[in-house]
Amino acid sequence: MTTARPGLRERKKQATRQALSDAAVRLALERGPDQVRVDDIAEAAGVSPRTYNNYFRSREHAIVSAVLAGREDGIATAVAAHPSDHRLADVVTEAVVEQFTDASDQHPQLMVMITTRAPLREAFLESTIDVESPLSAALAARLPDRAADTARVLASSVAAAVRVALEGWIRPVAGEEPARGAAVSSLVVPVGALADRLRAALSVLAPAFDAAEGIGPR
Amino acid sequence: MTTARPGLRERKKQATRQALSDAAVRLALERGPDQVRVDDIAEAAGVSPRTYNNYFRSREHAIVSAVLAGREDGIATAVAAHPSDHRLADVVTEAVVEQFTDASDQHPQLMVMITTRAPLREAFLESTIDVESPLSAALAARLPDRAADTARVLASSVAAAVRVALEGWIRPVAGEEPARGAAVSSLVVPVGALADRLRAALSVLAPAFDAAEGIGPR
DNA sequence: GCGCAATTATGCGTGCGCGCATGTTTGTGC
DNA sequence: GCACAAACATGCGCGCACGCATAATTGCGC
Repeated sequence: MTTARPGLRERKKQATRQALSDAAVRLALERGPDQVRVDDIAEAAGVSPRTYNNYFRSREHAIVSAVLAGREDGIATAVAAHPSDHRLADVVTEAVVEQFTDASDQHPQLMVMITTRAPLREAFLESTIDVESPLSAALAARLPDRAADTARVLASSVAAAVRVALEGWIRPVAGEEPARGAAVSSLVVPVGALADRLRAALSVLAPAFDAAEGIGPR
Repeated sequence: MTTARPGLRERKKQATRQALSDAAVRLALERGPDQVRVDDIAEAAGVSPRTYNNYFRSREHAIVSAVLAGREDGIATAVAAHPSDHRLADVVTEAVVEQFTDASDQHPQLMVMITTRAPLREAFLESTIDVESPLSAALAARLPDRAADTARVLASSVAAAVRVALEGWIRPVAGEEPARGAAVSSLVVPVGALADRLRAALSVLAPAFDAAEGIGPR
């Protein structure tokens, strides 16, 4: 049940994207993110440096993308797929939590690196915006009147809440900043705490979801 | 009734910042934002190009700052100053609306330029993040238990909602993109619509504010 | 006033993001 | 198949953001 036919062109594009992202991650983990030049990444992926910039706006985004790729749709489809006899707020919360725990589960060292380097942190937080569009669509489908504007506000608020949770989670971890050039050192990232923070942050928005759903206050 | 003493040093800093921002705006309005080099701005402000970058991360931020400078604190102090027998949601909403109508009131042509040029739009939207910190502090002061985490989530959600409203307001205006190099042409910006959009977007979050305040549900 | 510490301004060098022009590949109608 | 259009890859060039090292400026204690 693959999604119809991506077409050869599209598949090649994704392959290139993947290759670039993988190369960026590998090199960054090996020698530290500051010692990776764009040319290195491009060469490792077998494309020209200029082409690299057609896929990613910055080195940081290429690295972060390895962790976040597909997460947006993961959240959106989880929301869309869930039975409608649950509170929307809960459905969204669990979808978000799952995607993030899952992410930091599959790339533990990468997560350490991202959380300990300022530019990567920024790119990571910045990427939370990417959920907005798919999530907004999924939400609209489950709202009375398919209220598009309301859905947009809720979606972007979710992204904002996620950002807050991530910031709060990252800060404690970032005890000391590693030297400018240095590969990643092992360090325990408390994933469990992230889930709690996400839930706490999103719970603040729950009343807004309830109201939008038409569930009365309380 | 100036706030204590900023100190000479601090005043000079602000003066430089102001000079840079003013120069950036003036040149951008005169010859179009694409025809303004960083060196021009620095020269017009009487500082070195390198110094310019100690104040603004990009050309765009220098321009946008002229409109947004102080707005963050404006919103925050408005929230802090308001009598506490109003719904927090209403107080915040009106504070936001006032600051934005006021802003586009004082710099009409600048607003046209910002809304019609993609890079400036982005910088403008990006700058909504700056309200978060002061607003968060102001909100915390008015929440039961001074719940800092809740305040942060609410503040960033407000910023997000504002972003959505601005995006929705900008899109209709941006009918056709001006040529790459061109000074600003006159064009009517429907400010009233912005206020409505802001109110609509923020009303979605109102239930969350009520709940955080302890009113509303039960 | 005077000198010392902290802050700020400046110069220089490097890597980068991206617009533009051009060659190359992929998809489509006949 | 074949030609034609659309999408993509690449090379080149220009500003630009920013780290680092250094000089100038400011503030403070005495």
